[in-house]
Amino acid sequence: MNDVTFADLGLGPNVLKAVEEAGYTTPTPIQMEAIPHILSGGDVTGIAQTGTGKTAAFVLPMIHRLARGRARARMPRCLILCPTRELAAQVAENFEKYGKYLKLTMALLIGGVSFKEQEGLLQRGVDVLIATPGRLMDQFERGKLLLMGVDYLIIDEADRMLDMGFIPDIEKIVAKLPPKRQTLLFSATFPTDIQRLAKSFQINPVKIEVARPTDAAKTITQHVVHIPSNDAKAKRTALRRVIESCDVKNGIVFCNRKVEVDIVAASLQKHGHDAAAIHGDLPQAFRTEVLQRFRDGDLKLLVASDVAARGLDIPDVDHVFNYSPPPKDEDYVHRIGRTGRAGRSGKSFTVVSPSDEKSWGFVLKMIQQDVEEYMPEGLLEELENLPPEERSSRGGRSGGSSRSSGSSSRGRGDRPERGRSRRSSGDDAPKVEAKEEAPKAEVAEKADVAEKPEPSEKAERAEKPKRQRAPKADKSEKAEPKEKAETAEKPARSSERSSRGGRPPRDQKRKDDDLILAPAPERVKGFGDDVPAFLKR
DNA sequence: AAAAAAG
Repeated sequence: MNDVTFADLGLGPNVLKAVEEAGYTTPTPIQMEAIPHILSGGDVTGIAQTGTGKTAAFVLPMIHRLARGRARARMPRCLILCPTRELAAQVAENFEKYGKYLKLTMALLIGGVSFKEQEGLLQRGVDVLIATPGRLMDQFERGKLLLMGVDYLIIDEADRMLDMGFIPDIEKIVAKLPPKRQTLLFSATFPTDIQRLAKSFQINPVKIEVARPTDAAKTITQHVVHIPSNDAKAKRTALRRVIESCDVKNGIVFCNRKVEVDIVAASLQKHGHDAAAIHGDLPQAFRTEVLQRFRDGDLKLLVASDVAARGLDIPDVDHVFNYSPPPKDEDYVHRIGRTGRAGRSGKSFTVVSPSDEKSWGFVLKMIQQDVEEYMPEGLLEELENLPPEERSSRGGRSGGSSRSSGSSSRGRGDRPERGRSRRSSGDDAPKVEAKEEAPKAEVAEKADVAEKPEPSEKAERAEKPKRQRAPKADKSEKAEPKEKAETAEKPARSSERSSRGGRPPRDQKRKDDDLILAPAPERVKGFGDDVPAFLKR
């Protein structure tokens, strides 16, 4: 279409080389517009969804601009704020990938990982600080961090920050920054709250909006599976049959609740599927690893809460399954937008039980589209013969105890990190192989085994649901030489502290090779696109 | 009727 290349945008040779090696030649629209502006020092407000190449649109020019100059102790030069840990880690990966020919130092400041290492990096000084708000504030308040040296501020996924209630934190943080700085703000949508934010944080920003109507929408074929029962087991059966009726290479199963994620993942595993769970109550190291395996193609089904609905760049997802429609209709497009990316085709399937009809109705209303009805062969018959079990959602009988088990667990066991380290010795032992079996074990019985949970069983269940286990130790390779530390902080190493005493820190399988992790196979032409047209209605 | 993020 256009002949513009990355080289035309004013990026330096070192950056270009890394881009080329990553397999990219043609900038996406947002990159084409944003990069020159950013290089010239101006503020940019970018309205773009993930998958439009937004991340590289700021990472590339930032690397270029940071190439000159040096970081001072505790004074990062560039601050990037992200709503979730995974997104922050993803941005960090981009800096590594494209900054490999430049000596930029970087720290990833996210929760769920040890303070110590982060402190060390901060103390030495970093060029780039990528953070989620909570941990950033924490470190700042401990005095480990000075923000008056920040020349560049980037707020990523601003609208999601808003949803998550981070805006007050953001404002607090920005107040500590020097007024003379370059500020880039990215958001998928541009509601008035975000406009206000842009106005107060930025100076004469250039507004870049990439709408990618039509084309993406048709790369996703949507399906809905209406089932007659609200029974949880029926839903899982339906989900499973739907999955089995598809030729899935790589799929994400979205659930609305964290417990559901655990249960559904356990259920799928129990039925022989290669599945693992990811949600915010799981230990960070586990989250990191599961995601990495999924990206590497070592995991077929990612069972996820909406932590994974937005922003994560996972190439090559060919199927998205919704165990239920999302409670907020707009999350639907984010979920299904995980597939059909970069011009590839994708399919989505949403299981809708009678009690889901209402939320499904909202979804239909918002997408203003027809969605194809789908029903795997023999599913209805199977469901009819299914012995009823738990009343899936609402009301129901004396389910009081079983229900409350979920919430009570939330009260205390909720801190995965802590829980993990507390019992670390116990956890460390059996791990190696039990890894992905871990979180499942607890929910397993809840999942599909418990036909009719007995009171006693319920009771005991009530006190364990939360004890997720840590990811496997994996003595695969430990290494992690000191010099590595100054290049970058990897999410992978999140769990080092957990190991008690003599054990080598657990480590992810990947650490150095994550530079290559973004499978750059056929994506030679752009960074992908996505987001159906109806998103911006 | 959810999730996420600090401990």
